[in-house]
Amino acid sequence: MLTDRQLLILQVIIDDFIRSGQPVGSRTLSKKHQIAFSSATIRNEMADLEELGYIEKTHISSGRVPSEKGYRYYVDHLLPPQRLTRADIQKIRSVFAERIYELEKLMQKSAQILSELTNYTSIALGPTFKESKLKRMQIVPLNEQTAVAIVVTDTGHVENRVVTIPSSMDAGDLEKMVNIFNERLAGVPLMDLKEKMETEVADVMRRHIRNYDSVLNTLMETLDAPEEEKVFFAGKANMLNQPEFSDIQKVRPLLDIIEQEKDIYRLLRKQTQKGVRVSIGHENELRGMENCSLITATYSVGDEPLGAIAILGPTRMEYSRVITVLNRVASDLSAALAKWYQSQ
Amino acid sequence: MLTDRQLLILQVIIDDFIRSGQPVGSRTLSKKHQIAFSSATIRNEMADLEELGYIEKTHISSGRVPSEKGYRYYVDHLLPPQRLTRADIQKIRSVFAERIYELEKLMQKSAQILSELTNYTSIALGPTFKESKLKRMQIVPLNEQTAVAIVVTDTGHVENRVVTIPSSMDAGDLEKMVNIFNERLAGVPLMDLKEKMETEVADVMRRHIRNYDSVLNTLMETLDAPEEEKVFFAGKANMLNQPEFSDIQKVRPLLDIIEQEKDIYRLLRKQTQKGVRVSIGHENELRGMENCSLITATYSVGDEPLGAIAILGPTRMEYSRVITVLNRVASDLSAALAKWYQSQ
DNA sequence: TGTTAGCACTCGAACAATTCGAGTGCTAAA
DNA sequence: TTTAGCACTCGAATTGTTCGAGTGCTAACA
Repeated sequence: MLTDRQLLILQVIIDDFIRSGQPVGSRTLSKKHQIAFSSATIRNEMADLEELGYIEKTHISSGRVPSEKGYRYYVDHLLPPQRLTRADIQKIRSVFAERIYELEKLMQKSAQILSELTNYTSIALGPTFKESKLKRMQIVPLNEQTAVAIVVTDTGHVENRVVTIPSSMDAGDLEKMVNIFNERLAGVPLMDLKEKMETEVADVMRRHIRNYDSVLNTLMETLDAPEEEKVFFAGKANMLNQPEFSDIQKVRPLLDIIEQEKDIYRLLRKQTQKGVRVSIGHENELRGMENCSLITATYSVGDEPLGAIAILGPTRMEYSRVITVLNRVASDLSAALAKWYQSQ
Repeated sequence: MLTDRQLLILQVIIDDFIRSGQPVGSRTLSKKHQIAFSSATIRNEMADLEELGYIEKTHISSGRVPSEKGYRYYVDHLLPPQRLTRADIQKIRSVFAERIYELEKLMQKSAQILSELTNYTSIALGPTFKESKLKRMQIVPLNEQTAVAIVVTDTGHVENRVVTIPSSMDAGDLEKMVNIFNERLAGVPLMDLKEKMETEVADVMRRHIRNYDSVLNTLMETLDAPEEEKVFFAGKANMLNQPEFSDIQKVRPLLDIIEQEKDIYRLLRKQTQKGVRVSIGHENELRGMENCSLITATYSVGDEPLGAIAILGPTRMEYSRVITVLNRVASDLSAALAKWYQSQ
């Protein structure tokens, strides 16, 4: 559909615009060494490209800037190859070299290195622990009415919540109950825990524990709203570096979205297909992200994508570099997690 | 030192400037109903106030704005009384009305209500749990080399960390150790835990556990770096509402400080004397906060200040309102915590 | 002696006019 | 098909002008 020359011009326009942030004119283009024809020729081609919707003018006699369609084409077909420097690779590696004790730290660090290497805002989502399995449950009474319920997963993750104990239960009952849980439910995925608690163990419980059902309800609630996994951000303030956001009015909605965390969390959680995905401008569903692109990559252990890492920046983003960095971090992170899970 | 009339003028200037953000001129002032003298008189007084350092001009023929010294005087002596509306009081109360299950949620909510009522950025620091006491320790083995160490405090707080188990220990040893810990150390303040582990229980342990000292080391490290307590922010983006920060260059350092969290954390942690404290502009030690005021209040149970809540805003801040709101939230929070601790 | 009216002066903000340069589209010649 | 040339457009930057809100100072007044 597009001629080779048009492709070349489109690519050079976008590359240049990404670098400079300024609309690109025909004369500027004609001076590039990759381009051998005159500015007039380029003007003709640009007129065609504009008609096709790949580029736009900011005003009637301005140079051209890429449209969202242009970026989309660029991302899908024109990405210039990009290699990381040794130093970059080293930096990434060093993040994952240390022995990991805490998953959260690891995710935080991943986000940090991402924003450091790209100068954009980065986001990292920890692995869902819905899929992780129950290792041990523990209930520590604090006083007559309350206790802390603690759930340890096979991945070493700990969840805890304060629960109210029905007055009909005493410490002995509590202990008995916990023991039965641990005997019968160890190894069960957290996802299925609720169901199994209702079906498999309910009978035994009712035999041993007075008033099991009321406790069950409390516990269910606890397990049902498993603290949403944390989202880790880094380089939030990097958003302000971008000249397109030099106007406070334009950053405000963005920072609101970021501060809210919830929307971004859902967005990333949806990302389950393997690999890198790019959402440009209005392709993003969230209002306030019209001028942004979000690039996400999943990390996985074995075949199963566990979570996502992402970069948020202006549509005029260094796609090539970001994708390369993201891929690298995702794969190093996957490797690190594989080691981690394998050791469990 | 200052005459009554000067005080009046100073107060009205500051009140007006806080409201409008615009330099206040003599004519504007003379039109206020509280002020009965002519603009020329006011000009004379303002010249004096300026010479004394309480107000400043932004340029040679501009109205006056308060200097930091002026704000300081205002905060110390001229604060107009301020009462909360019923609705505000109600809002605050409703935050603390619900049954609290998690301290962190409570702090988060406190921060939220603060920023909601003031439209500034708010910060809440949870109670140190160094002072809380050990309720139960638990070690859950994940595999041969690693385990999760869990510490539950009497306040229902749970800390956990993944630790490496020396190969010389087996499951039995582990259990024995944990039992001894729980027998001997329950009720010990976390602060003293390390010491007691070295002194009181070491002997018993060495008798029962092979290789106690190497385990001890690992555990010590774990307990020694008790996850810094979290700082809760709310309304970060409110900073951008302030006209004095309409220039991105000026907000940038501020947002950096906020994103970093660490500096702010330390600043608040230092705040141990009871009551409200106001730091204006350069009184703040952190670079980047020259144009800000930080108002902190402590909350306490009994006589002991446990933590702090704070509002961060421009020096041109609604001091009176903020202090009133802060006091109210602090006292309601204190009451809520008292109930909470009492029930333990 | 303290207060005020009046006056000359200053400065920033807002606006209009002008220039400059980078860009365009179109036409005609190579 | 390509390109040189030309007329035209528009935004950004610069300059000048006006306007209003402010000042300090002086002289008159109570």
